[in-house]
Amino acid sequence: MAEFSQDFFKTAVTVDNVIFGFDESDLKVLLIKRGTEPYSGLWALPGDFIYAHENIDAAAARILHELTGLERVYLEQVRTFGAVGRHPLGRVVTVAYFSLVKTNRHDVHPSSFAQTAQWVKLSELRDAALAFDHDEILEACFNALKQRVRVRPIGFELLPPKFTLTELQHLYEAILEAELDKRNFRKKILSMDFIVDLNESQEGVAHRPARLYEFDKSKYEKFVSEGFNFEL
Amino acid sequence: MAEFSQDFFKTAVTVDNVIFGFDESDLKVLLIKRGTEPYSGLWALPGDFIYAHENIDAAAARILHELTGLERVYLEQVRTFGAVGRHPLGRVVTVAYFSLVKTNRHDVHPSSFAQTAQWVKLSELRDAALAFDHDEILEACFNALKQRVRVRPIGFELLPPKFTLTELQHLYEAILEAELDKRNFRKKILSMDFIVDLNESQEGVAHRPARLYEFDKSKYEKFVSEGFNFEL
DNA sequence: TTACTTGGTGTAAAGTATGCACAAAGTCAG
DNA sequence: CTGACTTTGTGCATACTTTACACCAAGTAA
Repeated sequence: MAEFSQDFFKTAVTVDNVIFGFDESDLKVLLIKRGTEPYSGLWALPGDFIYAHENIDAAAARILHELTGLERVYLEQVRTFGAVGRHPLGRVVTVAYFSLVKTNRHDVHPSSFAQTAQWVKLSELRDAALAFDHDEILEACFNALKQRVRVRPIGFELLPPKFTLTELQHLYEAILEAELDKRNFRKKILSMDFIVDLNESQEGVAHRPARLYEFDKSKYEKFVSEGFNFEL
Repeated sequence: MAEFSQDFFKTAVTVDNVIFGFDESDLKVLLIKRGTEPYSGLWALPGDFIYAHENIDAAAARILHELTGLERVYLEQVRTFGAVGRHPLGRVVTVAYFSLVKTNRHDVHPSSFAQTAQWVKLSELRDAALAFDHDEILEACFNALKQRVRVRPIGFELLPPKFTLTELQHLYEAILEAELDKRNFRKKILSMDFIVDLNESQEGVAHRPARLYEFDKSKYEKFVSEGFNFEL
């Protein structure tokens, strides 16, 4: 390495991952209870050091995979946090990601880092003190999700493949923290026509069953390529 | 440091800064010609290693200050790039920022890193091969600017304190890479009323002089707090 | 069969966005 | 000092988008 450099190669880089799920009309985040110092025993975002020969995106995907067994999940980089004192053991800069998963289909596999992993309602976390600066990271990621979801049809990543329009509406309401009008919501969603009606109905509910729909990615791409914009 | 860590503290973290300016209806970027290896002699984004006790935002501000003498400039973090092979001398992760400056009021002070610094038109850079992965970083930052400018009134950071509506329109056209209708643009801008008419006119132009306006930040904040949204 | 719950649907009114063309205010050259 | 030139500044009609709003339909359960 050249003259200038030696002293600079002393930082550790980690990835922290805000894993969002949606269940029973609630947005949730997958947190771990730390099993090692520092902050042992506190709730934290799942994260890890980036390995020497690992790309950053790959590290984020690895963390998610180790914890949930999931692959090919929606993942997006949000921002990097590196305040000087944020980690008690040295200079650690962390790259924050959020990911969107379908909670109900998969269980969670705690790892060495995590004694326990648990889905926690976002609404119950408003004042929670997470380890490190993870409160701040969580907030930044939630804001990023809020913005993103208005402009890309990524909400579907949080729903099962077949869903009702009411479920979809509740999802958007949870993310945007706002109430939406049922008729207007349906009109808008159905007018972009990449949500397809499966001609199937819910079963086992004690009321009129809802129709099931699915998201058709190729129709979405056609919609975009024809110059339309998804906006909610 | 604890058992796990020692091996991980071997990354270098840098900041790279896409400094935008606006001049004669053109968006420009401040580039340096590298005076040291690697990539000596190539054009690159101004950047530097982050010092051991320096916050990331502070490093971005420092780079800008060293190069231009400017302080208190608009700066925004965009994304972190850390592909394994991106730097020939080791693992170097870089945090990309863009900043918005008023070009005409300040000169540029090349530093040890930079033999030469120069404002380059964005339109002349379409295929340019910059050092490292700086082409990719530049593109990401330009896209971030494009998005940001539609939703926050940050364009004014690129204009002198007094400007004409035509100048403002040209700025938006350069950033959005689209033509805008004069009447509609004026109507929209003036309807949010945080652009104030100074009752002064341009001087020294060979045609009907335009009125001068300024951006009133406190009026903008009032506008926002009343629940309105800047959108262009 | 009745009560209960959630699903599914249309219209009118208000607001926003778009497209478009011409007179006004100054400079400059002859 | 007049006419040519350049850029400024302005308004209206139309299409489109957004909003607000209430009732019947389809199923289950008692």
